[in-house]
Amino acid sequence: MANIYDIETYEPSESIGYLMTRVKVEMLAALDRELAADAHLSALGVTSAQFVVMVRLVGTADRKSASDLCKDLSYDAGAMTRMIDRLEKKGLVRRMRCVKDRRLIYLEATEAGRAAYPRMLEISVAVQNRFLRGMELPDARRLRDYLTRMLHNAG
Amino acid sequence: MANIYDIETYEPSESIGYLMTRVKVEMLAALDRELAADAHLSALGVTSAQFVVMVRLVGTADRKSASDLCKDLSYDAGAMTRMIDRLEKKGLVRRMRCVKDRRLIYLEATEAGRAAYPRMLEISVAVQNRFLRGMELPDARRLRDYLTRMLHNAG
DNA sequence: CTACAATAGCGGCCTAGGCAGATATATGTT
DNA sequence: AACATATATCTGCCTAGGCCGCTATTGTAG
Repeated sequence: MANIYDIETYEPSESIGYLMTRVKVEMLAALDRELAADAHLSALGVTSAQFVVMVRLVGTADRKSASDLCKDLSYDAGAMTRMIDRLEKKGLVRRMRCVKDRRLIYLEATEAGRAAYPRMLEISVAVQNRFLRGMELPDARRLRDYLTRMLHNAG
Repeated sequence: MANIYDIETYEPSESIGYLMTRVKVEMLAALDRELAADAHLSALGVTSAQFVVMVRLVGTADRKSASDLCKDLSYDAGAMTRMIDRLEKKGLVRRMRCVKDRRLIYLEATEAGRAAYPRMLEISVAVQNRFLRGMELPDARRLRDYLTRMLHNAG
């Protein structure tokens, strides 16, 4: 299995790591801008990071604990505690102690959280579609598969 | 030109934005770990963010000002000032006021910076190759082209 | 059952990026 | 020349993530 890069011919500006870091920054910055600009959402002051948590709570099927979210999102546990504090303060999320395993805190979107979600999702989808402009569906699938493989290679 | 995602069928865990964010986090975390673990570099305490700046100074041809780096790296100007402070303190980088335009600060790697660079680059290339394991060169090129296009779409 | 390890969440501390405002320099206009 | 505007850098302030240690709870080995 051949290596992709070797030191002699390595071109920093064309490397996957460099490009991916920049695309990620630009994509989240765009999402932050558009969440902040939205008439309804601006009152909540939802950030891209907070939106990503909401997606895991509203947009996926199974019930999630705080540590589930940390694993899902490659996110620090201490930071997650404070993230949930913020979402709870905004009334978007509720903490619920699990009775079967009292170490766990299950998280649940409130009514307000579920109500705000569709608009957030709409903005997020629009931003991603904009970044993918000029690609066809097979391209997007390939890109997704590449990223999935890379995530798997992270171990 | 068709949109890639629509709200009804959107799968958060398979979205490009989600995957890319996670891959980026994991890749930089791996780079940080291995920079910190290296016998020679650990004394310098070089982080992945600092390495990325060094790449722009040593690994690319033309002379760079602080604001060039900000543009290159989608990086805040205030944060860049402090980043350069840190690199200067470690003796890896030198500030040089431009005489033709005295607003500009040109940046230059010191001898120590150039000496430490090859090992950093080696580690970075190894990390990226590991994340790309299982891909052939055409795959990597396609991935690079996708990312380049997305960066261009950011505007 | 007891002792020890593992896991979940929380809080303190440190670091670092984003933003706004200030200063110095350069450029363009009248 | 005088003035306004734009750019580059720096600084202070705020926010937020990473790391480490703490406590509570659960799981496991003896």
